[in-house]
Amino acid sequence: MVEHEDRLSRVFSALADPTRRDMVARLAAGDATVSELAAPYDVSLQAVSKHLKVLEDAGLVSRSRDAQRRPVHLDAEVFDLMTKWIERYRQQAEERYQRLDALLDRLQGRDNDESKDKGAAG
Amino acid sequence: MVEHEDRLSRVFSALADPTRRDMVARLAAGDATVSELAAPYDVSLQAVSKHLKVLEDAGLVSRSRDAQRRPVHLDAEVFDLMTKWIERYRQQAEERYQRLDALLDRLQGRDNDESKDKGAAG
DNA sequence: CCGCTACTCAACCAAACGGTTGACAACGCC
DNA sequence: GGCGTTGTCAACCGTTTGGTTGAGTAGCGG
Repeated sequence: MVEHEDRLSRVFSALADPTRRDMVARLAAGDATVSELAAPYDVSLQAVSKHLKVLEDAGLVSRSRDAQRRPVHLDAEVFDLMTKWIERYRQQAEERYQRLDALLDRLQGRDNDESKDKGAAG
Repeated sequence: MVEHEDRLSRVFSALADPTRRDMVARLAAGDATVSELAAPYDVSLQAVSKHLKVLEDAGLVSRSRDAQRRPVHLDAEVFDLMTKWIERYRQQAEERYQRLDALLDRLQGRDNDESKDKGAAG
């Protein structure tokens, strides 16, 4: 897998880690510096810095500069990319399910003579 | 990380792979067997089988039995889990953004005397 | 300018991931 | 009952990931 081929993969991959998800959750409440973000976790600052790089590469956060500090900001737009992907296939799956449901209804309506007797088959 | 600690991590992680996302996309159109799913990809059947295990462990698909075949079915409910997580923090981030926006508006309204003259500072 | 604070870069390591091949289990069919 | 089909399990392998430590950079404050 040479590298992550597309944005969507990077986003999903970034959010697959509970620490990173927690960071995103906290950043939703407001920007924070690297040390502030690192505080609650029992890992080195370098590890947190790496996590932030992953989030940044995924386009989920951006970092600016304030003296020595690097305030981290959540870019919520990328969420749309995921939501769209998810919704698309969920809807498709649901529609299919409903069509199947409707079909079963019709079959039952048409052949309810048989279904009454042998409906438990399969 | 020993193992994936929670469901959400497994789901995001499962969808971080483009092949698995493609499988989900195709399964949204209808159930399929392992070989059917494997056909378009240039990997072994075993690799596809592994991918399906990942999707199954994440609760994204379920597998039944039909003779030698193992039809794979998409379980779209898990999508809700993701959507809820995403929407929660996106909304939070957006609300924060709007509050900030409103605050800036108010500040501008109050001090527009100064901002007219020295607004280009920085 | 020196030192402290805040953070990043580089090298390294163990574990997990995605792929392979080989063996084998489950089932329908002749 | 043996054979082909369909799929899984196991062992192995190279790359990626998430963590570590050590060194270095950037900027403020005395």
